[in-house]
Amino acid sequence: MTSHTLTPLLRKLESRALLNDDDRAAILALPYRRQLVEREAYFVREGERPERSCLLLSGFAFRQKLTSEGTRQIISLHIAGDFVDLQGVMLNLSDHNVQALTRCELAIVARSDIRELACAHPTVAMAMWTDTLIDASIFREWVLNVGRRDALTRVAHLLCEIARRMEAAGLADRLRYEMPMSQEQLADATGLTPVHVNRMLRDLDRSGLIVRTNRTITIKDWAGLSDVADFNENYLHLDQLATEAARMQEMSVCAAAPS
Amino acid sequence: MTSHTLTPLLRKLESRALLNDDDRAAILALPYRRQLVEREAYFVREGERPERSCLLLSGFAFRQKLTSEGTRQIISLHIAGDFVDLQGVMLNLSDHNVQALTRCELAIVARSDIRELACAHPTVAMAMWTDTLIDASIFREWVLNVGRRDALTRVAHLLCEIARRMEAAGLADRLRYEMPMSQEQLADATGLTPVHVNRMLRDLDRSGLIVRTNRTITIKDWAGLSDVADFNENYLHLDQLATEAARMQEMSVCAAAPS
DNA sequence: CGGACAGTTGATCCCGTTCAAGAAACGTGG
DNA sequence: CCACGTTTCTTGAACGGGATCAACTGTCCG
Repeated sequence: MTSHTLTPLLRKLESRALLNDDDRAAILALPYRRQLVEREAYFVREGERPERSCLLLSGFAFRQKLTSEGTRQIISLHIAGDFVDLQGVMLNLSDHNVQALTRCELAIVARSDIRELACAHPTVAMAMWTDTLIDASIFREWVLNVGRRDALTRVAHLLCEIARRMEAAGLADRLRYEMPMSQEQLADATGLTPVHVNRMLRDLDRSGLIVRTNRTITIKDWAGLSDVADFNENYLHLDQLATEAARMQEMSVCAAAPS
Repeated sequence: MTSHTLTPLLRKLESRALLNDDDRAAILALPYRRQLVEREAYFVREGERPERSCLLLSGFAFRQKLTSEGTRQIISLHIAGDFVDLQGVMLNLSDHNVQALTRCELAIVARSDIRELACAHPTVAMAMWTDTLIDASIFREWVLNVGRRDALTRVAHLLCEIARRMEAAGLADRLRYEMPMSQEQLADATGLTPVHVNRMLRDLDRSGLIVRTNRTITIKDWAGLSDVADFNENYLHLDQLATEAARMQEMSVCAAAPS
C-alpha cells in the first residue's frame, strides 16, 4: 500500500495539515485515472469549465496567461507531487492555462470526488485550502519579483526558488539541479526577454555565483546568490507542518477528532 | 438581525457557496471585536504569527511587500466587505504586509474561531476556500499585468479592476468612482514610477477615455478603456455563485445537507 | 550530414526612470 | 474664513536598463 499511485498526494496533504487514519484512507480511496502527457500539452485552458484536477506524479508544469497581443507570462511552476489546478475544484471558470513543461505522468481526479472528500473530511479540506494558500503566497512573491526587482535579481530569485523547491521535494540537491526551463521560458517567468535572461545568467556565471553546464545549474555560493536574489524563503512556507503541529498544541482546535 | 455587524461577511460567503440556515447562523455567531483604524495602519506585518483575521466593514486596504532595497510593490486591493488576511487562518507565518489605504472599520475575528467554524461547517470552509482562490486569481492577473503589459495598459487595467469591483460591491457606479489611491500608490501597484503613472493618466484623459476631477475618475468610454486595458473580467470570478448554483444541480454534490 | 531549435553576442533604440522645479490641493490652526 | 505648511500632482529634460534586431554558434536528433 505504500506504493499506491496517490501516495505523493497523501504526502503533500500531510505536509499541510495533521491528518488521521480515516483522512488518509479517504485520500487513497479517491478514484483516479493515470495519464502520460507530452511536453507543451495543456492540462487546463483559460475559459474552460474544469471537471477534473491533475496530480503531477512526475515531470514539471507551469501556469501561464497571455495578453491580447500574444505575449506570455508564466505565473508559477509545478513539480512532481504538486496538485496542479486545485483551484479548479471550487472555481467554475478557468482563468489561466496550465501546461506541461516536460513530459509528465498525471493522476487525474474528478472535481466532484474531491468536493465529496472535502465535505466529508474537514481536515483534508483544510489541507487542500492550505495548499492553495501557499500557491497564492508564491504568486504574491512573483508580483514583487516582476514588479519591483531589476533583471539580475529576478533571474537569481527564480534560480533560488527552483533550487529550494526541488530540494524540498527531494528531487535534487539545492546546490545542483537540472534546469527544466529554456531561457525563453525563464524570460516569460521573469517578465524579461530571452536575450536579456541570457546576459543575466552569463553575469551570474562570470561573478562566480553559479556554473552552467548545458542545463545543469551548480550554485557555487548559495549565500551570495540568495543575496543578489533578495531571496527569503518564508514565502514558500516549507515548514508549514512543523509550525502547524506546534500551534495546534497551543490551541487544541480541531484536534484530530476521529470523523 | 439583518443589521448584524457580520452581515457583510455573510453576504460575501453567500456569494461564494450555497449556504443553509445552519451555516448562516454559525457565521453570525462568530465572536468578534469592532475596531477603527487610521490610514496607513498595519493589520498584518510580514513575519508575524497571525492570531486573528480582519473583516473590512468600511474603507480600503491593500497588501504589500518590500524588496530589500526598500521599494514597495502593492499586491492587491481590498474593499469594504472583503475578509482581508483569510490566508492567515491556515498559514502560520505572514509573508506580506496588509495596510489600511483609508480609515477603516474592522471586525476582528480570532483565528481559532474561524478554524472551528470551518471544521464544523464544511460548506462554510469551502466558501472561505473559494474566497481565497479568487484572491489568488487576482494575483495571477497582476503578475501578467506587471510582467507583460506596457505602462498605459497597466494603469488602464487597474482603473478597470477598481471600477468593476466597486460596482460589484455596490460602492460606486462602474463609470464614476472616487479613486482611493494616490498616484504613488498606483505606481507601486503597477510597478511604475509616480511620474510615469501621472503621464499615463494624462494620456488616458487626453484621449477622451476618462476624465479626472481631483480623485474622481469618470470613465467616458468603458469599451475603449477596457480595450486599451486588455481587461477581461473573468479573473474576478464575479459570477461564481450563479455558475456554482448551476453546476451543483448538474452534479448534486454536497447538496445542502443539513449539518 | 542537415535542419531545427536553443543559446550567445554585438549594435542600436526606446520606454520608462531619474532628477528637478513649480502648481494645485489638502489639512490644520488661528 | 483665511494663512500657511505639507503632501500630492504636474511638467520638462536627460539618462539608462532592458528591448529589439540581426547574425552567429552550438547541440540535439532524424
